Amino acid sequence: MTGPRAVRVVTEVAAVDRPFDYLVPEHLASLHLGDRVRVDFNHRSVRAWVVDEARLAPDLKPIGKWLGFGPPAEMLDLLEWASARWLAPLARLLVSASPKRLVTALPTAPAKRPLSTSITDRLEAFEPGVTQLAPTTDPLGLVLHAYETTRSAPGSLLVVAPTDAWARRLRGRLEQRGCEVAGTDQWERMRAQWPIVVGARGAAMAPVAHVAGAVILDVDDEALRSESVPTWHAYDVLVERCRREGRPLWATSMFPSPRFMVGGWHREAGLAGGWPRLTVVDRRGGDPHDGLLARETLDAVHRALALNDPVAVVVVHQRLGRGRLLACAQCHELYRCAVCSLAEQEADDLVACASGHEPRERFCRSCGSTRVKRLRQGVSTVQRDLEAQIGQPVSIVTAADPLDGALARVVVGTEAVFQRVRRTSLVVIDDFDQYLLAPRESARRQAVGVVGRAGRLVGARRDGRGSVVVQTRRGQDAVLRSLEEGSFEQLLEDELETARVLGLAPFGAAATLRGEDAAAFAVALDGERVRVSVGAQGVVVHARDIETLLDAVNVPSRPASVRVAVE
DNA sequence: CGGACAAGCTGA
DNA sequence: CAGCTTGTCCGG
Repeated sequence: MTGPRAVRVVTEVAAVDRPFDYLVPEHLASLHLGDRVRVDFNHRSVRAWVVDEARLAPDLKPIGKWLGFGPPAEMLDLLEWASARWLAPLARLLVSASPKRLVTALPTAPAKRPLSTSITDRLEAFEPGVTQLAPTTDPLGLVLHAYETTRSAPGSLLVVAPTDAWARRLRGRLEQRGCEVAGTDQWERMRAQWPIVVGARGAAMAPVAHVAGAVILDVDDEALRSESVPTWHAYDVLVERCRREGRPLWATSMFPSPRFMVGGWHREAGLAGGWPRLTVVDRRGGDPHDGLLARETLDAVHRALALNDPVAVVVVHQRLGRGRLLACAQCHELYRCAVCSLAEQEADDLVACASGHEPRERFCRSCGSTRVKRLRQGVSTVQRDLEAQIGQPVSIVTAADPLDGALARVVVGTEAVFQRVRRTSLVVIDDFDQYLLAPRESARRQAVGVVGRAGRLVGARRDGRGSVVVQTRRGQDAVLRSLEEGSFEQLLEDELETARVLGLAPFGAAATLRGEDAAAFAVALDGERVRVSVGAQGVVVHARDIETLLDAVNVPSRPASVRVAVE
């Protein structure tokens, strides 16, 4: 016999970011924390989650109805932590750990089976933490190692990959080796504590009561951060989940950003050989009439077409940002700001950089010519140019136009081609400078990252199968040198120093504020504890650490219209 | 968020 | 001053 019971409830109405108490009617006595219910809320009927027990009070309304399972009770604390960490209503995070459609019954999870003995994959003894892996190194051995070493622990092994496509492939391979895997589209299985959960970033929020351990691949990939507020990052969520349960976390990165370099990280042996063979084509000396591909690049294309990969050549034509690059029509020197060396854009009759340094007249610093060439074209223009230059049909692959049918032997596209094409002989990055010159702190890492992802299509240099060609007007860039040599120590050191100087993670914390009143609100915060700067992407608040940042930003005076993206 | 209710605005 | 718009409050 139990007496009357009251519970605390969070409604789906995210704008009302506050719990309310309700009476548990007798027929719902077995209601669990995390469950989804329907309640009468201010003359409306809304869906809600049970998040806590509550004190009985005289005028509580009863819970209307049990709707189904929600996140496991053991996970509620984590969701509250994430809600505070990314300044988001708890309802938003409850949604991310809840099924899309109501679930009213759960299957029984299978036992964790040992790996089938026929597998020949090397189980490498990876230490938990961040491991720098060459892009072409198959992380399956690491995942299997993680599974074997955590198999005796209760809970699921969470495995997170940056893209759905990667996660699906990995899942298939794990199943072949006798693992019982739940995908993130199988909420019931996750909730039933399946032995392994594999998915894109959503798998970090898998509704499992316990984690046995976690693996996160390509931890530097931007896709691992939720793009809309709350901008939670799969890595941070996994770190917290594993910390709470004292379980190991393995992360891989081809080029760890500073925030992953703290507390020790390790390198795979023979890292350099696992990077692709890279050819740098400096266009400054080239014939201006060559067209999109330089003579040297075109030769490489024809050599690749003579090999037998069905897709022989992939041309990556990423359009980062909206700005175009300007170059001198005469000597091809790029228009760059004399102060910050960012690419300059046309502004009326003048040219100016994105950081707001003094605009200047339009003339080439190198040869004085006033004629400019606007580089950067759309993918369809590039396709036409390529067909003319190569004399073969060229297919287009972009995120908006993924093209399901057969591809031509030459493919051009944005970085979305990496999801669509798995293998090729040659990857050409037709305009590498927009990576090198992108007006953001992460530009160099993105430049390294795109070559690494290209490498996954052409294979490692030690295998000598294919290669990557980058066209540039910056022959002597440090990033290019590192990529050519496959050695990144100095570049990693530089990244760390930049982060130190700019006060970025791990040396500081930042949040971007957006919305109508963001600027006015943020400027009022500027002071000893936080620094505020107004940039192109919005208002950025910097602080010494994340706690100081949250303290400063999370105040009642913040207008509801201001959206905070914690980096 | 969205209903309730109050205070402000307008018109013939 | 009825009828409508706009603003502020508050939910268990």
